[in-house]
Amino acid sequence: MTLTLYNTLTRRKESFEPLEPGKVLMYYCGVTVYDYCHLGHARACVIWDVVRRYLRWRGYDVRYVQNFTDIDDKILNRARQEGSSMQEVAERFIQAYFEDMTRLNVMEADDYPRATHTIDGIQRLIHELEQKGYAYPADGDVYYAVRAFAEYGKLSGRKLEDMQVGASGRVDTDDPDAQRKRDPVDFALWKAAKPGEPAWSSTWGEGRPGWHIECSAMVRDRLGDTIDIHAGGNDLVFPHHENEIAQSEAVTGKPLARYWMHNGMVTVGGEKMSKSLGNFTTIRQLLDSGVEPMVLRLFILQAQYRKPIDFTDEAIASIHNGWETLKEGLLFGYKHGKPLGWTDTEDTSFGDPAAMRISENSDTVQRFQAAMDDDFNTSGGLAVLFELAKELQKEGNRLTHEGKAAIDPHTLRQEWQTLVVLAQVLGLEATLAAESPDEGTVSDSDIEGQIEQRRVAKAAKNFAEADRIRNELSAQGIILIDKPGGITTWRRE
RNA sequence: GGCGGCAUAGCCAAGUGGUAAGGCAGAGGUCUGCAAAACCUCCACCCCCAGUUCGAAUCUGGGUGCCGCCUCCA
Repeated sequence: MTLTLYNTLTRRKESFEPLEPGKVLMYYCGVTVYDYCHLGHARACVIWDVVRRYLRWRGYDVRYVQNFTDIDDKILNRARQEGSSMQEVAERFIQAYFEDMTRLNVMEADDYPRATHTIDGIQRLIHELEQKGYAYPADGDVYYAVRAFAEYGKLSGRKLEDMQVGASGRVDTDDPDAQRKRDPVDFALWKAAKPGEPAWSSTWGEGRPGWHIECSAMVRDRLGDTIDIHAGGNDLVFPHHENEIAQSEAVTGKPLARYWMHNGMVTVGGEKMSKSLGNFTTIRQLLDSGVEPMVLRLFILQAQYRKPIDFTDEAIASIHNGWETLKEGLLFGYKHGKPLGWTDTEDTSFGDPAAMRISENSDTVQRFQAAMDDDFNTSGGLAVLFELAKELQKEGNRLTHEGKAAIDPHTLRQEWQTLVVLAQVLGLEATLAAESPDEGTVSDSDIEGQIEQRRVAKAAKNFAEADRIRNELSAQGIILIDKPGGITTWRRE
């Protein structure tokens, strides 16, 4: 089977062939660090994390680089408001970024270049663009001459003559800065420093990089002239990625990336979640409100990555119930392995997907792979996980309620391991610790005593008393399970 | 105005020519003193119209609606 993915550049699905067999160079256009990440960022980060995990699982050696844009007007504004510095603001939100991503189980990148650490590379690139006639200085600024790059527009599929400058209502064509451009479509590579702003010295004077150039420089610096996958949100296709192509390819004469992948937006009431609309929920707001990180991950992965997903409380509640099922399946080995006679449940490697050997030719794994090979169809992949989890949940319940399963321990072991391994490819993990009950409320012996009292009440047909005891325990998070034969077991919620 | 995308059950969502995965919610049943839990079963002809085809959710043409981008954005 071959992995196919949708390439924004060609507007179709293509089979994936990296530049160097077995190796993948991947760059994800990360965040501008001027505030906490919201659910839109979460989606992008989780999706590219899954793409990366899946490529690894498929046997590729993936080098994954993600940048931080730490020079930007918005960071400066924030610093000004707070009376702090750009660096202080950037550091704080980079720190917050890592905290959020750790909770979401997003793997660390191999490298996190920052714009402020790449000033040399940025300046070199601008010089080369100048020498080749793609850039021109103007009063301390340097601009990219868009019309000099014949292929401009190839990624976003637009022609210069069709573009309506200012159509988004965000470009003030009367802005004095814009007057320095030879052409309204040109964009800044280097901006002359305004008083009080952080600045780096250069042959054009004191200044700082424009928005797009840092990515061109960082990719070249850390990964080379041509990479395999360049990823980001679809709101970056134009102008950001279009401009990156113009900058990089004008200098190197080589394709910047073989495959351009873009994720769809998170919407709220059908509208894009964004800072400017003010309709955003930050990752930490959501997680701190009690939503499990894996629920957010599932919410993101239930849809195809290129389509928009609408964020609602109902959606999260629905996913929460789904996650409970998946979690039951993932914890199956911990809860039922010993009674099933598995002998290694005390081993330190027990439950570690890295130590599990599963049959890659099984129908289940093949179906998972077929779905994921088709442009990372995580929804199809999840269907496979749910089938496994449902069956394990069912067998687990049989073990709890009837004392025996309908499937032999060896097969259950295979199914459980397959589930754990495939879930891991999607970054979905459950731990017993997360399930640990609140201790100290009611003691086990206390519960057993109450159950005995209820048994006596039931035997005397005093059902009001029996129900009272059940309700009282229920209020304390103790669930009673009446089994055939008058036996009652219990568990903590 | 230009470019691009989407439209499948109450909700979310796969499926791109052979008769609709999966999740959530819901219904019926078994069990139970009742309940809960558990288990079993059920639950769509795919926005509209016209074509192509033996056959279309899937292809073509035309509509309708929604969304994104057009230099802040993941």
